[in-house]
Amino acid sequence: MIDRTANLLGVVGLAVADRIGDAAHDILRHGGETPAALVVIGYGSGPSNDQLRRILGLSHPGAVRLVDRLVADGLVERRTGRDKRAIALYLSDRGMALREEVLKGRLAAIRPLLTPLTGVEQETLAALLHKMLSSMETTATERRTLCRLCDNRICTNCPIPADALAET
Amino acid sequence: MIDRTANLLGVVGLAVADRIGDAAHDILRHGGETPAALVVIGYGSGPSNDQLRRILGLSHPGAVRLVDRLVADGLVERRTGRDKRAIALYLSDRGMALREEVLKGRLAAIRPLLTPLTGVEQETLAALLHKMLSSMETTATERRTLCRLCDNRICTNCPIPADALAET
DNA sequence: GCCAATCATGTGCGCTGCGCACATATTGTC
DNA sequence: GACAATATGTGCGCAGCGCACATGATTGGC
Repeated sequence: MIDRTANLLGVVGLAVADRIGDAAHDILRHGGETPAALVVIGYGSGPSNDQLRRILGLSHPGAVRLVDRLVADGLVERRTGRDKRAIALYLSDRGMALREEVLKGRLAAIRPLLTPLTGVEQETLAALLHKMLSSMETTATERRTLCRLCDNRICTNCPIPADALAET
Repeated sequence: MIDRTANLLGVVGLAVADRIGDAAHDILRHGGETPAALVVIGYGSGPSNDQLRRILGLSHPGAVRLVDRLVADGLVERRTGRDKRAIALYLSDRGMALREEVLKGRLAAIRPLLTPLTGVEQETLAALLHKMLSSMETTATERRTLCRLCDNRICTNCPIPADALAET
């Protein structure tokens, strides 16, 4: 019986991920972890390459090339970090604007799936999802990974509050 | 308020898709739409390249190369379809076995997310997901796309019953 | 019956996104 | 001051996929 629920969740999860990915790609003209990188960097804490890499679940060179693409597009700047070896990543104005579009596009992509539900049903669903997320045993980095596309202005009462920057 | 629910659904959807993708990749050593192709072909109706392509949302050459990989791995056979121009795709015994592993791995990847919920909560969640899916306006092909990783032995009372083979 | 339009598959070529192995520069440790 | 640890960047290659094109099979119009 749990497996019937799991199967349904698999379908909806796949549908959600497909729609988010399509929407982000239409906006950024890049796929993979690129939209997530834009969101993560956009929090403004000036993450290093290595911190970004861990949150996105990429190899180190993969993150370097990803940032290369964002810099080439004029969306991200590499500034010097506190160490002279480390860098600090920040969004340009255009990067900020595109990040907004990505976040809006993500919500717009998911919203149609929820409109068939009544307000009460939406509340019930939110409570169940909240419980599922808050029950997960996660490290700080894993939380950042889960929330790598979140709009933190929308996510009030976040079930898995992550530190401003995952330390691991 | 709907957007808070949408954001939570986005997180869970992303988590579900990540876990499914990782599990399938560990088993097949291939990513992208390859696991879905194995599941779709495994229904045994002998789909053509073109039918497969539409269900997976790939370009025609993309589907050809995908099948090339599966044939090279000994998982899929290309047989002659009813037309001499069309082909009919079938799984080999190894392909069937790996398909089973993919389906089991998918459910195993999702299940941990549900275990924090009580039985009643799982039923409630299933009912909400069911309503969301059954309310979607979809063509036959879109239904096949949504269910491209489903285990149809588990999915009793399917909210979006698709024909044996999408016709479009 | 024949030819054009259509259908279905396959190929050449290149791109995006990514990982492995390696190189380089900076920092902390003793 | 020597040396491990840290952090970034590079050469190289691979997986997955799309565009443009080519080829063979089928159907419809006349």
